[in-house]
Amino acid sequence: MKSQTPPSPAVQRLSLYLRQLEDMAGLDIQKTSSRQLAEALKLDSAQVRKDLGYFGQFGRPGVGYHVEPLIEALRRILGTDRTWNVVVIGAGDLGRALLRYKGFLSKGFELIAAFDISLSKVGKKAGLAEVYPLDKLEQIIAAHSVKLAVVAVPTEAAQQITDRLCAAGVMGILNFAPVILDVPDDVTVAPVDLAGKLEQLSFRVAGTQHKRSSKA
Amino acid sequence: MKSQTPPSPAVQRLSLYLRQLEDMAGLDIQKTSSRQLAEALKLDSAQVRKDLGYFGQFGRPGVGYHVEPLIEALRRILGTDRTWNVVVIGAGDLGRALLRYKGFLSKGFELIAAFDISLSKVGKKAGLAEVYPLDKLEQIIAAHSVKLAVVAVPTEAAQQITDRLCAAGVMGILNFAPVILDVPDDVTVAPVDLAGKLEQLSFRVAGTQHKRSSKA
DNA sequence: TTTTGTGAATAGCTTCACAGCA
DNA sequence: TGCTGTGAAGCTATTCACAAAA
Repeated sequence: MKSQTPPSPAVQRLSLYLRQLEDMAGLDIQKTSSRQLAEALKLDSAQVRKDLGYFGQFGRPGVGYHVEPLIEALRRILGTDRTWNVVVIGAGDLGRALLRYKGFLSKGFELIAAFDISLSKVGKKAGLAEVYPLDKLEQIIAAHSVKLAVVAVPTEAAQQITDRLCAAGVMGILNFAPVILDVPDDVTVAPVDLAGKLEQLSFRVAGTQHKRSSKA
Repeated sequence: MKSQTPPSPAVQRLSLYLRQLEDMAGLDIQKTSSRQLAEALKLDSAQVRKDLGYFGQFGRPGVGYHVEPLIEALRRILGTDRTWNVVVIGAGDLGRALLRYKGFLSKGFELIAAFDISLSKVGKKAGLAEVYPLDKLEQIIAAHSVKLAVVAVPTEAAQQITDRLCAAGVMGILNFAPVILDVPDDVTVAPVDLAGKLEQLSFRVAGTQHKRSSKA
């Protein structure tokens, strides 16, 4: 028996394994191997085995992994073997785009409501959800046991909304605002820094301007 | 003299330092310190100093860092001391939301055009850019020396579009499609895996369900 | 005194390499 | 033979701690 604490990069890769396995299941592939997963995801096969090893023993030597049982195990580990109710704060372009995105539901996330400070946006439907005024926030979070929220408001409003979300019981925040949010220790923030990602690309591309590809 | 290769987490944090410094400049703050930056970004002050140290000597002992010169230095390092022309592939909800987002321009990125396979979307304006048919892709990339692209198309189309982008000379791709893209060695992909980020939150929140906060 | 820049120490993550099971 | 699971090794990144500069 063992059971180290999983490195957080390993947890992040679990999502990739799950996605790849779901793709395989969709193609009626029933078994796979660490090598096959590693190739599809451009990782090392030892990494795949070690990552899975932090959470249990899912494979059989000489055989590999069975796709369906591994999918179920990973969903259980990630907590997506059930559906989470999610609220979106900010019904601007980005907020509405997220509400209309169909991909979250099959992954175990249902965007049940949006909130906006602008009354002109309130009452409209966006995707499957309705846009509510901000003062209904606490009420709807409580009524639907919402634990996850998406912050898609302007920078100036982000911290204030975050405080309300935390006070209302939200435990995980997907943050699109370009600011580091202050939250209690038991609340997790996942930042999505789009400008920052473009800057990374700019850095890489500017840094390789001198050499040119010599590939086939 | 030294000059190690910068760890890639250090490069990512450069974006955070730059953003924080820009905020400070906006508040007419002229000097700062590794401690102040670290506090705002919830990092260790030694980390800030070491990160900056990979790229040069920007501070003075006993004094700290001057905000404006450091902003300029970081922009030069990241390659955003000039403006990059960027194209967006896919003019669906997400693509259009990105095109309307005003924040990229001041960061050195101009979204100059969008492309979509659906002719019903072609010709419309989204943000400052127009939506073009896909067969104009190579022409516009060449005409505007486009090196960066955003992929916001359905999963099935992502690899195929990526191949065309790479062939056309694009060197950096911001990818919103939930798939690992195959690209030549000299092309960089920055993935944005929104479902994956929600899964991370789900994992953290499900894993801390048992203990409850004991904070004030 | 304050605060940088940086070697040295520590911690964290990945890859190797192989025993053991199928 | 093929493939997993996992200690051990190797590598990368963070934090410590202090000499030197202001």
